[in-house]
Amino acid sequence: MAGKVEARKAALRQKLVEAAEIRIARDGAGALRARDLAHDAGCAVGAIYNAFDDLTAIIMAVNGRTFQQLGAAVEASVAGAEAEPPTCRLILMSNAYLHFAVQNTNLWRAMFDLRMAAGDAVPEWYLTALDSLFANIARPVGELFPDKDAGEAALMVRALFSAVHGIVLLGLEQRISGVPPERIEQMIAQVLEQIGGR
Amino acid sequence: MAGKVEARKAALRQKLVEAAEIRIARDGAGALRARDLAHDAGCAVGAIYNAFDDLTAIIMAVNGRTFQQLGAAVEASVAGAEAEPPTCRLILMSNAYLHFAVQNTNLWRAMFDLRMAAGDAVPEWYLTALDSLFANIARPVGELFPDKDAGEAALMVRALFSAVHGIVLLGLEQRISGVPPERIEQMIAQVLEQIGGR
DNA sequence: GCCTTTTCTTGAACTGCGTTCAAAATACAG
DNA sequence: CTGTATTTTGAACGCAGTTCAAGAAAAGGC
Repeated sequence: MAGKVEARKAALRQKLVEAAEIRIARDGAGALRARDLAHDAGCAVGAIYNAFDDLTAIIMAVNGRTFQQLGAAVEASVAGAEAEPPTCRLILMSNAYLHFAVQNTNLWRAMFDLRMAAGDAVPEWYLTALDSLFANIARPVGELFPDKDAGEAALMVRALFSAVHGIVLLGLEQRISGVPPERIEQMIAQVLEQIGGR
Repeated sequence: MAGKVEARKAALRQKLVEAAEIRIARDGAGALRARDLAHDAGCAVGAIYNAFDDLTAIIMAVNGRTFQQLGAAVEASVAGAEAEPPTCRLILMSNAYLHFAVQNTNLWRAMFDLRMAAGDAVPEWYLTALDSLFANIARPVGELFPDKDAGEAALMVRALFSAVHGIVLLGLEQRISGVPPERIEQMIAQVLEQIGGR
């Protein structure tokens, strides 16, 4: 019965990640407790550390799933809109990003809250997911700025993503923006329309 | 000798905030320890809780100082540049913001990392400092968009601040940007020049 | 099938932290 | 100077992540 151990371990990993996702979505990553997680997954606290290095690793696993969903949501927002002008597509993607953040606030926050421990290697799935997200932004940006070389365009892609991220981030933070959520969409559109040359 | 108690308490408060500022600047707010702080300030751990409600309150006090410095740095960056075109002044302020964040990364992060506990009242100094920061941004924005009404202009001010904040935030986060710090200035300039209509 | 070895699971114990609290020290009023 | 009020103290509390020795389960050889 070789491999049964592997299967058990994999099953436990999955149960832990699922339980963690539910808890993070409901209470935020900061409220995740090892003992709660063990209870949810039906194992002892110690078993967690057989399946994962530490709690942070579980949050990272959840972040991986979240990032996949976020990428899919952004991509879906411009599927079939290839004929629209580039500025419009940028706005569509940004709104998809905003709505994902609004509807999955705790999961979305967990992706950015996690201080990468001791600057160790960024996981490979992270860079992959990020690249495919950037690739979606790169298409309209390439159309808007056909004169820019690859390096400048890549910089602009990251700048636009960061700018929209900043608007969403501070927009959801009540204390800073003091702006009602429905206005955030307006802020994004104003900025992107200006950049797109109206 | 009435008031001597007050003076001692105030002195302790100040020593605690100073010690906390040094530690946060060096190790980040997450590494702040009550026992270290008590040692630095030359008091017992319990005394901290006589001067402040909890550690979070001390971090907030440090954030207040940081915010003051940040505001001063931004304001100084456009002092005497009133004759420059508005886009240029926006870039000057943004670069000042970037450089402050680069040179005081941990203190700057502490201002945004702190999850406002239980959505209780935002401190008054916070809103004041934020308003005066926004007022600086509002001047060039008003020149760039004279047609916008007050509400739209205020939205644009917040959107621009958030956008620049996002570019700085993710730019300093190595894992996301993959962009060398000297390029961040370029990203900001590209975006703001586009918005300002070149 | 049975014994040996390896591997996994368990939950009590360890460690580190913010915070509290009863006792001692200090400051103040009359 | 004496009694009361306030502050200071640091040991103790509660709660978390993580570890670890002991027991349970699986794997492998015969």
